[in-house]
Amino acid sequence: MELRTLRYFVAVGEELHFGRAAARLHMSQPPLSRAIRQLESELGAVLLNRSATGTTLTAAGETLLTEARELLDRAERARARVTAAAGPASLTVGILADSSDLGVNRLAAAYRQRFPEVEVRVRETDLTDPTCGLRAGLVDVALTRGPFEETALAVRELRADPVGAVLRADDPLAGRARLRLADLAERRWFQFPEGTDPRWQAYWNGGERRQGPVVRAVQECRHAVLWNGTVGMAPLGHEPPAGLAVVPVADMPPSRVVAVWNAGDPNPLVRSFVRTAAAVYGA
Amino acid sequence: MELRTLRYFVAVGEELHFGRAAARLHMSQPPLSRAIRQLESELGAVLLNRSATGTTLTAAGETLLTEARELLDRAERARARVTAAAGPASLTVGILADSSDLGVNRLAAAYRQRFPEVEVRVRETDLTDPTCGLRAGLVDVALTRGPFEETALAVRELRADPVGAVLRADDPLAGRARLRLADLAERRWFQFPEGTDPRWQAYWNGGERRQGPVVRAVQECRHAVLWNGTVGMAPLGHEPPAGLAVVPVADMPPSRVVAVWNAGDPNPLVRSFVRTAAAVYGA
DNA sequence: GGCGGCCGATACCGCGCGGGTATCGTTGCG
DNA sequence: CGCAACGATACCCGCGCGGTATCGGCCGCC
Repeated sequence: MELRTLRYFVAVGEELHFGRAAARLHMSQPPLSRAIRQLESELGAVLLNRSATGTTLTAAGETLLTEARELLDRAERARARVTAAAGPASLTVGILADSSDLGVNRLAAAYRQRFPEVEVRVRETDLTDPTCGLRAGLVDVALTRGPFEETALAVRELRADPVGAVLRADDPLAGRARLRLADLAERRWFQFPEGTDPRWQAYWNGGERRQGPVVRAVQECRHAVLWNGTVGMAPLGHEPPAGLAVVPVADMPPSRVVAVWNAGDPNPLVRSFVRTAAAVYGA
Repeated sequence: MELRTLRYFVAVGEELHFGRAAARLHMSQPPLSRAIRQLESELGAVLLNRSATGTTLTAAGETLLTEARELLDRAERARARVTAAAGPASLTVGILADSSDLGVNRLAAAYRQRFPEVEVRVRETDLTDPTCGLRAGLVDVALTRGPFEETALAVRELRADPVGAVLRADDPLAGRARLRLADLAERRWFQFPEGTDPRWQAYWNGGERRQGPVVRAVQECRHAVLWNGTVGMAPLGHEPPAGLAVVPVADMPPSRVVAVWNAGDPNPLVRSFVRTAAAVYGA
């Protein structure tokens, strides 16, 4: 007799209809029927009278319905008391500046709903540190992109985006449907500052050493493309800014959106944040 | 936050030692550690301070310990109320007479412990009906052996015993380590009365039509062997009665110990009995 | 009275989770 | 300094849960 099963039973007992109860529970009808049957066999009592005309509660079912409501209510209050006893909590999340397209909004909403009492601080960082200050202890968890040096970090992949070249809209290559890295070999690519994670730098340069202006933020990248004809890589999937075009590059490996935290961080909020992120992203 | 997890946490919170708590829960330490970690991440609070010197509860852990005890206690009382509301319950179990070796004793103990308020009636039947009166409604569930006509019956196999020939101890074949059915072709085999399930009859006759005295009970079989030199098949695995020998027969398929009930029987006690039986027999 | 539609049950499948064993890292102690 | 204790981690496997497809039985309707 687990709380999950009791939630199922309460839904059925209130709806008196397996199909509607299943819909309310966001599941399909057969596993719900099976769960109720198992509950009956575990308790050794018939809880529901099934018939084509309608489902009704037995005496035992009535009893369990009130008991289950009580139990679930108590459980919810127990959870509230525990989080209250844990004292004020906060979590600092690092994200790459301007990466508003990462679904951070949905994630923030889901997390705040799940842990309303946690103060979530968001720290945006420029492109010089893909881990957003994780190693320096500036953030508890980072929502960012790979790749980077992963030593002592724990990584959970959330999504993978195809990557394209950012070009001026009037660039001769901007009209092409697909490009290869070789098409861009002669261009200047924007570079990240000295000390930037080498794997990160190499990835966004298409695996080669390149020449080009140093940039620290997404805006700077755009400006470099617009004014200097520099090229660079960017994930696909959102509308390019006016005057720019993003053309898929076939031989760029996809860009991995990841959650990262310090391996062994004892803070349970970090784990719960990553779990929520994985759920929101469907990973 | 499920009740199972709370049971785990109570064990750890009381023992303040993962290894001992795991032993108390009859499980190993790693999954217990993991479950507690998941609980912490679900609640968003650290419950335990781990250190090599000892494990202690945090404030949140103290709170959860009392709350969890309370919840588990309430859950147990809810279960009791539900079974009380279901009214008096009884279950009639059919077994083959003289088959005391089937492990029925352990099963009865396990079931009574699980459902103390259920009156379990046991009905022993002779060898003429392998389903022990299940079809006639004389029993709710039968603990018996196959094979038999299974239409409209649900069957769960619990064990399979090798089968041997029952011979007088002074029979020339009694000293052999193994026999084949051909060795017994010329003997008289005991027969079951007219109307006995044909698959049952055929199985215990080694698949052939035979001649021999009609018997209805295990005792009669033994007498027929002792006094008339009749042969017959019996499951191995227990000491043969004085004066008799049981020699394995290579080409007899094993005898299946099964639980049987009427398919679609709505009585949840039947399902729970079968589940208990499967657990006791390790099936 | 036969037929279609509704509803719960059944059959079957794939995957994730909960359990296992083996091993590691840290810490405290002889 | 090595060892023992203890919790964490890594990895594997089997079962349970949730899914889809389908059945069966009981209604109402024409």
